[in-house]
Amino acid sequence: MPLAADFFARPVQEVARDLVGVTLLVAGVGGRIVEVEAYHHEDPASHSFGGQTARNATMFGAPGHAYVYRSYGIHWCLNFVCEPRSAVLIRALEPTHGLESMKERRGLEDLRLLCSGPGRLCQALGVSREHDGLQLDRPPFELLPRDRFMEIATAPRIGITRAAELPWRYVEKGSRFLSRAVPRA
DNA sequence: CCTACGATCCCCT
DNA sequence: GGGGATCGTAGGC
Repeated sequence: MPLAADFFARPVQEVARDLVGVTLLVAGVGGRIVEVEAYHHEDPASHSFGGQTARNATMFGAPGHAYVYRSYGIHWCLNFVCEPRSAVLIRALEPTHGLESMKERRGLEDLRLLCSGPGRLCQALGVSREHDGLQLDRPPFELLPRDRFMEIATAPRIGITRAAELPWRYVEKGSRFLSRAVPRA
């Protein structure tokens, strides 16, 4: 049974933690989520922090939708909208479905590098501008619940300058498919 | 192993 | 006109 829409209508940190281990598919291609980050509406690092603009409009809409934005002019990044005005950035997957499609889109064979980063996984799954605003409980999206026990670790978020100390990165402990290693305590 | 840097697009001030 | 929730490559240790 897929995740219900009300899964996303909760505090963003709870949703982020519960997304680790969930299988994300786009048109049948994807894998198990092993790394996410939470972006809260009162968080200076969140795109929604400064108010609604053309880019972040989806973050101001209903939970359970995809928020896709362009990063550094080159890459796409995929978020799941929570409420209120919050989102979870999907940062890394353990590839499980459609490996050949993902290898072809990424132009490489190494499983470790297919989906280990927010830009990489969007390229592997074919996510881009057209997916912004789409509902997550309808095709091409499919979310399948965690199917095994996962040990979850937290860490500071990656690549931000504001509120960089908050431990709102959630990962599967010990996964080989993280975008970067978790810093040692 | 690590750090440094350029690519390249909107959006925003 | 500045600056990113990034990635790949190059070069040093």
